[in-house]
Amino acid sequence: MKLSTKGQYGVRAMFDLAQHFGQGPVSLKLVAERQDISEHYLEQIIAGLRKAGLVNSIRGAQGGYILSKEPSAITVGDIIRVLEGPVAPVDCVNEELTERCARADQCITKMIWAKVRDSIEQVIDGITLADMVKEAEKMRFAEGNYMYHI
Amino acid sequence: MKLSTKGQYGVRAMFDLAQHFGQGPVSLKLVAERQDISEHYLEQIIAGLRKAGLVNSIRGAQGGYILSKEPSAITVGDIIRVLEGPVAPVDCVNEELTERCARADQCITKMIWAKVRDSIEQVIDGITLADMVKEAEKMRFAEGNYMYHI
DNA sequence: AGAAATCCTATTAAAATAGTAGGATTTATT
DNA sequence: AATAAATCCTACTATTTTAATAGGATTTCT
Repeated sequence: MKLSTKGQYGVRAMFDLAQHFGQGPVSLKLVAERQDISEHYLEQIIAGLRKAGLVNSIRGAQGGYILSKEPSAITVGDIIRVLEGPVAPVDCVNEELTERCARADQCITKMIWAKVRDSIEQVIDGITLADMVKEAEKMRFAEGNYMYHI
Repeated sequence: MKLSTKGQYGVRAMFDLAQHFGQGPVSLKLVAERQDISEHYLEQIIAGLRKAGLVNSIRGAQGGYILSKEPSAITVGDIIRVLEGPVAPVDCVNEELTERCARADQCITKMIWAKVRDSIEQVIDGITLADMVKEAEKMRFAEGNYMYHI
């Protein structure tokens, strides 16, 4: 029940792009530095996100990546599905596969995996990049870095 | 975000033992046949469950395995934690590790993984083997029609 | 022209997965 | 006592996945 680094890094990279949304393209070099991820590896990860239409790229010097939609329109679930495939703890509750399970008693366990899947989806589809940015702001505020003492 | 076959098979095997709870030891051969799992592989899986104290074994002819507790006292979460390790989509929310993440902005993503973890735990810790047996009974009564996928 | 960037394909080392293989030991039954 | 049925145990292995690395080709700003 682990998320691979691909999914983790992907969410962090997209979060980084969200934090700089509206400031023009962000180079992978910067993202990789800030998020402490191998730039070359991140390239592969973002390639998937680009092909899925979640980010746009601008080539050449001063180029980089920009979210294709507003941060409020991209959920963590969107990112994870691109990088990790459909959310499904086991294949028999994978909605993209249509194979049928032959075994009746298996349906009992299947019900469980469906519930697990649904609960995961409810969490990751309910959190947008905008939520994350907002949360990060809140944390910075709570830390006192941006606060005047009374 | 996949459960390995170990976890899947383990839950199915324990469900099988629960269905025959009170009827003496059940041999792995039977479980493996009924659940369509390699007997040899199942051996390894149940060894873990035995060492964790979830099942008791009786050696020799007519031996087999018995749940160490009532089906109502064993949850799906108990089984999965033994076979798959602690529920944690990423290590930074693994409660058995005590390493700290150095990066502040990572805490935002960490919060997400913690929510995912909690929602998974809520599901799997809330379902006992007794619940599964009961559900299976219900389905058998609602019989006649093929069991369809949820 | 040169630098900064994305884009692309291939390779690889390590780990995890999903079993197999082959026997040693224990115990009920005959 | 012999046999068969079962658990127990260690090791091996093939395949796949993971997490990168390598090495360029291409595009575009300055």
